[in-house]
Amino acid sequence: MRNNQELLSLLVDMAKATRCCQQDSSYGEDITFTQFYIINLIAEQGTLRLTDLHALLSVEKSTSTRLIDPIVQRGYVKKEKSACDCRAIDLTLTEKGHETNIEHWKCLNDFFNQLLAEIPEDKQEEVFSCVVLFLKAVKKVFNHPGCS
Amino acid sequence: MRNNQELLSLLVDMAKATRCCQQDSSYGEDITFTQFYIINLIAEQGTLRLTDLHALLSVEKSTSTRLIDPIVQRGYVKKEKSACDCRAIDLTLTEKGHETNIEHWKCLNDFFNQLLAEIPEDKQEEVFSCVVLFLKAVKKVFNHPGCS
DNA sequence: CCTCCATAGTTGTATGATACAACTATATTG
DNA sequence: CAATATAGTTGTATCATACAACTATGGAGG
Repeated sequence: MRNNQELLSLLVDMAKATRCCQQDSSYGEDITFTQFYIINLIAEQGTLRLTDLHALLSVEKSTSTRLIDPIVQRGYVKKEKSACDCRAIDLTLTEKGHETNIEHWKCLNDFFNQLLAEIPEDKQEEVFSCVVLFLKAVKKVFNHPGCS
Repeated sequence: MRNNQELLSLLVDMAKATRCCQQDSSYGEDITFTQFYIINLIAEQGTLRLTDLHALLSVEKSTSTRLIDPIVQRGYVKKEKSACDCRAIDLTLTEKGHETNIEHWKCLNDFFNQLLAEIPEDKQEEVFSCVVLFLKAVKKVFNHPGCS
């Protein structure tokens, strides 16, 4: 069994890895990791309601407003009032947004290939399911009333 | 094999988990996760050179200066010029800092117990070693010249 | 048809983490 | 001693983020 110092280090390392992802520019110099992820989400779904973005990113609604702002300004994403509900905002990709998505996926694929290369092939499946399990556990505990 | 959409989701989930850790107040209302970690590090080592902190946190030196600032202000940590090198700063815990460390470890232990409870006992060892492996892989790729 | 409440988004304001560059002060080495 | 390297601080800027107050719109019940 692990002791709790090791677990704390694990959380800190996770924070570091996250920081690396968010600061790296594999997904482009012009947009951040989160912004790329948003573009990717819109690309997947065609149209994305801003409300749904709050949920997908697990952030406060004002945060999603502000996250999309730069990519709207820079012409990656189009923001339109929904036809069926005037309060709502529908997000779609511009041509530039589509190109960017494809372009950055190339870089991301390279990144993932390198990542996989660091993990023995016969362990990859195990590693990923374990990481998923771990992240789910963390998430679940934070939803519990717990110590906080 | 996983497809890369799943891998991307994994990274995003990792970022969410990190955010949870950093916003949660299990380790106290008065200090942040990183600040608690710093206090814990000083407690472990007795005295910590500020330079060493840059490395332990993997941050720029100006960042560590600013991270310790609030906990120095609030009287958890004492900042003193090193006797042997006048340029250097030695960090030590105050009495309050020690108490805080012990207090917050109680909360953190609870948190880890809850976390472990979410993972079947016979899988815990596997899960943690896989997460470690994964984080190491991420770290290693970012050190490579790679796509960025 | 109103009224009341709920929902979608925006804006003001504040905080934390972070980097880079320029700077000061001190140590070390040739 | 001079030149260079190291430790830390400060100015400045950016991103992510939350909460609260606000506007505008939609829906449900009388």
